[in-house]
Amino acid sequence: MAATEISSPKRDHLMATAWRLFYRDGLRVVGIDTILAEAGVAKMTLYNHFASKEELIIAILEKRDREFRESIAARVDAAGPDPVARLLAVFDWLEGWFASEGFKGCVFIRALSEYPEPTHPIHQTAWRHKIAIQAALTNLCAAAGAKDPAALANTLSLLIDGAIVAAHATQTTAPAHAARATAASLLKLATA
Amino acid sequence: MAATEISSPKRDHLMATAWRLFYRDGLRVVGIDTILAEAGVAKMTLYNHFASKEELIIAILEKRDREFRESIAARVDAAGPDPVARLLAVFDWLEGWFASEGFKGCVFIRALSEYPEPTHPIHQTAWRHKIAIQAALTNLCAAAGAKDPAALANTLSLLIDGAIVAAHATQTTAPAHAARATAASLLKLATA
DNA sequence: AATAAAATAGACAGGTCTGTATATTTTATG
DNA sequence: CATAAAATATACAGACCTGTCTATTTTATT
Repeated sequence: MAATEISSPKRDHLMATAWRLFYRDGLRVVGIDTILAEAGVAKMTLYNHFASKEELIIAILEKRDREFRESIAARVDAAGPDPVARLLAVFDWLEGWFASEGFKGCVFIRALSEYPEPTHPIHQTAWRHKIAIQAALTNLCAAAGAKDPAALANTLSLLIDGAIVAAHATQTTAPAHAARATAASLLKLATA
Repeated sequence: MAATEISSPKRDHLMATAWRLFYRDGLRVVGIDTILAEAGVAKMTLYNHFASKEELIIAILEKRDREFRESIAARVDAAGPDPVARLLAVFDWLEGWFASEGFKGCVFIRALSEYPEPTHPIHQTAWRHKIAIQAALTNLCAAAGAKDPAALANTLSLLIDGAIVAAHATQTTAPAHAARATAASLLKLATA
């Protein structure tokens, strides 16, 4: 039976359990059996929903991509109408993320690292997320009056990814502040 | 017999082979047997030189750390006496690295991702490298007249790590240019 | 040449991994 | 209730993993 993509309780539960373990310990190091034992689900159930571990990982990454972007968008909207505040809200969101319990970096950056071959489906799925984030940033930069919004968004993306890695290793929120301050400076330069 | 740290031809050869495979495919996915087969060395020889795979990885990371910093320092010195040129030379070095054959990102960032637990010896070894790079950047920023060289170096580190991840995924040198231009702008701001 | 050190092959332990097969039981749905 | 779908337990294949052990051979050093 081919793997379905339709949502179902078992499928959702498997994805939630797998996500937790993958994020905590790593994509390669967590085995199918561990996920099944933790979820209390039979092996064939997993393989009826997902053709392979790779497909499970990709499904999780795509789900996290949606959730991530929705979460950021909510924070941006909560910042009100001022376009500068909206852009900087992204960095406030970052700070909250860095401070969250069990923060261990960005699963997408980690996926890029764990599957370093650029042609690998998991690598490509992870990078698509970064592209999508950058597109959202471009809109915010444009609204804030940046002369070259795509270029600024690109630079801010570098800053954000660097901050994520630093926050992961140091387990502090300081990188969010540094990135935020730099973003504010760069935005000022880009609109002057 | 305890693992020695003294350099020897076999030890060096093992480290070179392991480095190549680890960088190409990943730390966790490359097994001891694969390294041995590729190096043409007996298993007991490896385990006489290294107590474990973990120790082998750490030895390689520490070696790469030294080589990395020496390579950057050489490029900086080749840039001459102008302190601004010296700082920006780091980004030229980045560009050359991104363009190199088989570039797959930074093994230290990848190690942070593959061993996401901050207390893990490999994670900590990888982060020490980033700290060391930041210290060198601080010196360059100070020489270039930055008012808060440590803060600027910290920000440039974020930029650099973000650029490395982006260059890895896109397989282009563009992130080096973006980072370089941003670094020049930030330096100007920090010295004004 | 004699001795000590290093490296070798190969088997082995005990565990892990992904994915498949089978036969049974539970759960939905008409 | 009857039928179909989903999920179950369990075993299995075949490969991989790290690290150890032993007995032998090669390489250095004196």
